[in-house]
Amino acid sequence: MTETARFSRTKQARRTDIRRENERLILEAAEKVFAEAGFGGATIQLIADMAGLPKANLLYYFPTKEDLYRRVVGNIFEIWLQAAEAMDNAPGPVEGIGAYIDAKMEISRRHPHGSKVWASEVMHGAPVIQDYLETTLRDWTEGRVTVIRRWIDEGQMAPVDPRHLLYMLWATTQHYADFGHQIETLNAGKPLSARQWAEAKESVKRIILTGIGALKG
Amino acid sequence: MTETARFSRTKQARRTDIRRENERLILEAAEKVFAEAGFGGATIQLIADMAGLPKANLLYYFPTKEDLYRRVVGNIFEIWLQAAEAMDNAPGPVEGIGAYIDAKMEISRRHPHGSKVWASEVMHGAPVIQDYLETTLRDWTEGRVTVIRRWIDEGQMAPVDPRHLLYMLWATTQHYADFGHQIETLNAGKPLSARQWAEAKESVKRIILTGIGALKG
Amino acid sequence: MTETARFSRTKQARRTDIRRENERLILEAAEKVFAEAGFGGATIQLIADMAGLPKANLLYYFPTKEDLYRRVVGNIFEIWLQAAEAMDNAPGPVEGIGAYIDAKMEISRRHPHGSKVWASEVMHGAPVIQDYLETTLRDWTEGRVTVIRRWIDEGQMAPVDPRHLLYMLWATTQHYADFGHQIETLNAGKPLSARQWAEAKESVKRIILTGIGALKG
Amino acid sequence: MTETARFSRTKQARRTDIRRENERLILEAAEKVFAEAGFGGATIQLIADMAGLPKANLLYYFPTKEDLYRRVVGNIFEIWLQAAEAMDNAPGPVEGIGAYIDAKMEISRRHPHGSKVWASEVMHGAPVIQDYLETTLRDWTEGRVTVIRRWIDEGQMAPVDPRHLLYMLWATTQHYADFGHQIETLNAGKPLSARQWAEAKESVKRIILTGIGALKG
DNA sequence: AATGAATGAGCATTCATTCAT
DNA sequence: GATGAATGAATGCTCATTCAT
Repeated sequence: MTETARFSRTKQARRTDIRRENERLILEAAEKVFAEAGFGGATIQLIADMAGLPKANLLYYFPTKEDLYRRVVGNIFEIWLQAAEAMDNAPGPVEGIGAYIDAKMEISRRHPHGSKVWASEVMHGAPVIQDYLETTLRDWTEGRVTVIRRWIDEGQMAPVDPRHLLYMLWATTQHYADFGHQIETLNAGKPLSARQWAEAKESVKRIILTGIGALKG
Repeated sequence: MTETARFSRTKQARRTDIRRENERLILEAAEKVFAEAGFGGATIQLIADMAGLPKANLLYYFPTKEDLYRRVVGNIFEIWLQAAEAMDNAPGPVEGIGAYIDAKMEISRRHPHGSKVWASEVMHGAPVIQDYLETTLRDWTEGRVTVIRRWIDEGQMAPVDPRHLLYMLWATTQHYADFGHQIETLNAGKPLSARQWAEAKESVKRIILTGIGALKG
Repeated sequence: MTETARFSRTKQARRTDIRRENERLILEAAEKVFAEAGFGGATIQLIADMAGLPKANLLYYFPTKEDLYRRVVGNIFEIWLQAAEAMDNAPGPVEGIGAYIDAKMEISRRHPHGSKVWASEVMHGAPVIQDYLETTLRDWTEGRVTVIRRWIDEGQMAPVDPRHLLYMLWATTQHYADFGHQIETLNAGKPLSARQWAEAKESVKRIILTGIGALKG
Repeated sequence: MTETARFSRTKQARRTDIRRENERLILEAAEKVFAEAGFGGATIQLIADMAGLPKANLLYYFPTKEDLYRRVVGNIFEIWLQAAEAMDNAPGPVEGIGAYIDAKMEISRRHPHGSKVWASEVMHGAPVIQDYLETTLRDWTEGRVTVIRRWIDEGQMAPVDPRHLLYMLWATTQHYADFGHQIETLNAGKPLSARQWAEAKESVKRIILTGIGALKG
């Protein structure tokens, strides 16, 4: 490797670093703004201000508002899918569903904005992620339905409808992110403490796992 | 009463009728548009078109976009509160919570747009209904917490955290409205049938009531 | 007719007047700006300023820049077609072509902006009026070719190629509009006087009519 | 001369070559883009893409869009002036004007883009080449007027106004470039063939030379 | 009461140009 | 010398709201 080449590689690397860092700043700001104002109510100016970049620079990284939004929604979907793996390879519902609830609750806690963007996207008819819903999500759901059916057949849980159970899992865990403001207001205006988050997790797990007959109350 | 007065009263009445009818048309259209596009994405023109009125006429009834939005959100809150009454005066959780779930599921089915507007409002930090949350909703919640605590004390159900139980009730029932599009997509693209709605209700009730030890699995 | 109806008709009429007047103002300004700056270089703001209207009002009349441009180009085409009628029903080339040259020269004098917009449009590949070229203009051209052929057959003029003759007529007459600025510069910086316009017409007519053997030099 | 110096000279030469080649590529692309979109509609990005160079590199050679445009217009003016020489030193109008028409028609055929850029520049009021018009072009024109007057005095042609004759020559020959798209459309959508170009030249020459009494019809 | 016309304030996006290496 | 990155200054267009009748 020549000196020139080495220098060149360094320059390239530095550029990549800057790009990555700026993209991170933008995506973080965008997630927040899209969550708080919706797609239509969000403005590129606001996102740029929050990221500390000129508007035109933001548009240099993400050519259109929609491109940026797509990336934000895509990121959440990724995180969401990773959590889904918690359910696989578990011997039974207590471990599988328990771990899934834990993972989803943790996402609600760590990525409340992302969850809201996802909720908003679905509520508006999923204009951007309809294909995800019809492919990845549908496949994943069917896979999980099979697993749950097996647990039922094995007598590890009561014969509940697997789909409605999944909806309940999604609804309950995401509620802590999507309706976080309402929960906070009912919690004397304060965010849930670590202890309260732990209680929430336990409550959800106990009620659902007991409810499906996997835990003996 | 003179002829003129009588005629005048009649005209007055006709005017009131027209006003009421137009307001109904507008609110109906607005609920749909706000639900589908969010506050920021909704346009007065679109609402007016859907209501079949000129834009300027709509603004004659509701002077600003925010005024209209307030009324829409207020309407949903009303409906939501009525359903809450189902929980009162019940001898125990099976009847009380069961009836509440039934009522909330029915609202999700009959007023999916309203539920979405409510969700959207809360997700955006409740700029318009913050006072409702801090007064009416907080009071109602505390009342219900008391009722649930009594049932627990009476041994009618397991000692679950009443607040987390309420969140689960809200989350689960509203999910069928707010995430209706996702559910429909996972249901082969078709809306839930009457039978599927019934199954949903039963699933939710059985799991939760069993989960809190009110029903013996 | 009732008073109400009459009043209503009057109001309607007044509105129509305002609309017509504003459209006229806008189209006049637009023709000038499009001619002087081209489609890409023209700005709605400039046109609006020149018409003495707020930009948003202009866009109320013509929803897009392209719509406005289309109308401007369409107007010129109309005028151009009317002049073409001068050539019909003439007993021979001296009267027919002579009248056509007179008409086209007069258009160059009265509507120099329009001619430039047309020229610019054609130079840019006729993105907007390609259909006109392929239908109306093609048909008109073929009709005139037939007429010229007949005059040739009747011995009223020399056997020149009718198409190239038409191109020469268009080129020569429109040049006085399209290259008016160059002509003015070569005319000591002053616009052509009425006398000079008359000389131009006569020169063009004499050279062409003599050139095709219709006039005996 | 040291080794270093010799090496340096070679490197210098190579640089010059690259510079010349890149400038050529840019000017060629710019001529096309300016012709097709006008100054306002042209974008540096498009020119750079067409030249196969990064935008920033193009601006390294031509610091501003206007600089580049100036060079393009200047080039055309050069070509245009060269053709003008065809008219000098001819014994009479048949040779002089005939050769001029041939030369200008050939330019229209070989450099249609350049002709359009020139036309566009003049139509927009010659913001860039006004000084050329007032010096070089005015002088050249007066020289040619003198020549034509002499031919008239010598009885070699009819007493036509020399200026209007020149305008006709310019108009007619440049029309084949500037309105090439229209001509192509009227030619069944196909570019003029070599034969048709020859016919065009002959038609123009015969009509004009006959028209001014230089050729006996 | 009702509504066509009008408009100020913004918005997403474009683009020539500058910066930094 | 060459070029990715960055940006100020528009630009076309939208939209809630106001005006005038």
